[in-house]
Amino acid sequence: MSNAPTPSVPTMRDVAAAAGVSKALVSIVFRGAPGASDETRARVFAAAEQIGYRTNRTASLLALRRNKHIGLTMRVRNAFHAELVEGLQAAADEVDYRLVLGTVTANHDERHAVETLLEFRCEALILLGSTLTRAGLQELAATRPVVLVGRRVSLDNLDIVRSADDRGMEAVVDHLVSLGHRRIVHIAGGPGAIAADRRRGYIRAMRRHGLTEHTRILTGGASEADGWRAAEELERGEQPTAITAFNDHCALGAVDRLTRSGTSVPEAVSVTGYDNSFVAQLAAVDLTSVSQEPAVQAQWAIQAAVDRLEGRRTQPAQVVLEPRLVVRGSTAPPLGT
Amino acid sequence: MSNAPTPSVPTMRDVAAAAGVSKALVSIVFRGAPGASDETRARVFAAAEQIGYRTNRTASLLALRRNKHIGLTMRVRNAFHAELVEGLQAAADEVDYRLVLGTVTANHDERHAVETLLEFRCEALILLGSTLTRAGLQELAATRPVVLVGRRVSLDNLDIVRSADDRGMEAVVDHLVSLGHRRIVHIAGGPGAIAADRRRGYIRAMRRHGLTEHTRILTGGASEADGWRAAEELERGEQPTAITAFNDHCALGAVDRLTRSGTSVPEAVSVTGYDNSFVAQLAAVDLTSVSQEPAVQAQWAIQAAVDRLEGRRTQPAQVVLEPRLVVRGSTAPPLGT
DNA sequence: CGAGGTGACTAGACCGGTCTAGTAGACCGG
DNA sequence: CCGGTCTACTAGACCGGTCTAGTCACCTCG
Repeated sequence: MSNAPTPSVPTMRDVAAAAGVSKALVSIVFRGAPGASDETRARVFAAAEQIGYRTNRTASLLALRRNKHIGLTMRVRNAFHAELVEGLQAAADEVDYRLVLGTVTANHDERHAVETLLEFRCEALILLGSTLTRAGLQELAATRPVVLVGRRVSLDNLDIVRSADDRGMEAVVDHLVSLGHRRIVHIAGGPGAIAADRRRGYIRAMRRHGLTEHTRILTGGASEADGWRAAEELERGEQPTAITAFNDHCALGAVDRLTRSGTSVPEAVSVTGYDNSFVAQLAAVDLTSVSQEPAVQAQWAIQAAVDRLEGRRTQPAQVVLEPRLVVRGSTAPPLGT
Repeated sequence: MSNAPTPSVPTMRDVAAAAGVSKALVSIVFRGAPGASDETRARVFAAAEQIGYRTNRTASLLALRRNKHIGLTMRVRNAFHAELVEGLQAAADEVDYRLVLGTVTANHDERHAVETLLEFRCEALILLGSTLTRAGLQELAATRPVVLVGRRVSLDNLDIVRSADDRGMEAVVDHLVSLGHRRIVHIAGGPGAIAADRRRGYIRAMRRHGLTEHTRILTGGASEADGWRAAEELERGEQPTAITAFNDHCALGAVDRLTRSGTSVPEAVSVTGYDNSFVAQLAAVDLTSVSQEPAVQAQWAIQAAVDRLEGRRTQPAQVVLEPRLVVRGSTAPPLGT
């Protein structure tokens, strides 16, 4: 069986010899290309199995003149991005692509990260929550497939995957109203299309429920500190019975402030977040939130990039997912019901 | 200048032609290998610059019979791991290696993740907070370089990078004592070498300060829920003036519980975490903690793996870093001082 | 002056796949 | 019976680097 001194890993040549066919045929079989009989395929696979052959990706990529690298920019500190990456990684593995991470940090901005990814000759780019300018994106997308995750922008040469933020926030308001709330305020996320969408969803839902007069929007942001400040501001003026925050972090800051100043959640006031991040799920936090279905978004993003790369599509694609409300302990009926 | 219809990316052959030398010489120059005069090197680089040449990594790796992949297992939900990954990524780029991520999740355990990385033919493995058995590690390390980050284990065929957890916890106690605290309790992290080290550091420091009689250790864990439970237990019996928790998450859970039951931090009780994670740094949290210097650990881990791969070392290496205390607002002098 | 050494450089095999151009044989219709 | 088509298969060039085994000019020294 092993009379050859073969110390290294087996190659196609070895499989060919073992199966009594040519190297080219083994290649055909392993690529699933047409041009081999079923009988032969089985024999080749058996021989490969026998000697423990696995195709050498490097050699394959060289011959194909490709590298199957997908560049990915993300913020490490962003728990939602971390969750997306998990899904992206799995989806990329599935279709035999490699992810090259480009992390955006304080001293390494998005432009720089993208630059690095291009140095690596990434064939496509997936940008999580990009803040690049329209012009910058346009230019990038002219070179290679670009998929934007979680950002809305009207450009016709790139693909977009996001979830319907307006409808997500509407679902939150619907939930609160169904619990009996009427004085519901919104802590907004600042400028940016996503924050605008969530704000709009809030306004629309309030109107739909005939609560326009109770509509109240506070300046907030994406961080705990922003939520904290907004909650502080809330202490002046009429108290709401429920607060919808731009995201989980913001909600957490608000909860923190409220709790410390003696307002209990959810007894005195209900609070909701957005993103359904890890932190919202923690027992000690238990925050009602909205899931953006990161795994599904990841799946779509990879799909979009690969479809472009393999020429299965040339038209821009835009996928808008339906967000999912996740009810937890931070929301309850208002006092006196 | 461009009379050739060259539509594709330039190769070594093109550079060779442009510089009037052989392909082999260009290779020598780009690898920084000996065998070319300074004058020629300059000419080759100039020619390459001129035509925009970049070496094709795939071809290079094929010829070298390598892939320069380093496999990495991590927990996505772990903020400290996220921070480590950032550093690892940067360090790997620096030495021209690629990181292949294997995420450990609920339905994809560490064994499985490692399996996947091996499928990818990773040349070395870096395991963050591995929970594999000694036997499992031993077996893995017999095949290829393995670097353990943040786990202590006595095996002589792998490299270890960690920080001195005992001394980190000692620094915490020293800090609290210097503020005037004497009744200092510790919420432990459960079994495992790291938790044991931190516990030991606490005990040792307490003894050193002559506070052995105040030594008190509560059962805790690594999560918010664990900290919450421990704080709850604390409400029975004598109240301490300071609490040292196993890590930031655990500390957070404790703070949450304390605050909700009317005990203010840091006025009534000081609380410390460990890891100096993102969450500890948040304005709304502002937790005194201990940094494990993730960037430095990352640097060492990559170094260790690459040194092994490039044959610069065959003996096992163990790096123990000095942790760094980060004082924030969750610690203050005890009441009545 | 010739043997031997050294530094600069080159031709061409090689890494392990993919793929084009081609062969051999089976089948088929006229 | 013969040209044409189809299927199964193969030889060998090729991808873009690395590297071995050279060649050649020049220097050194007995």
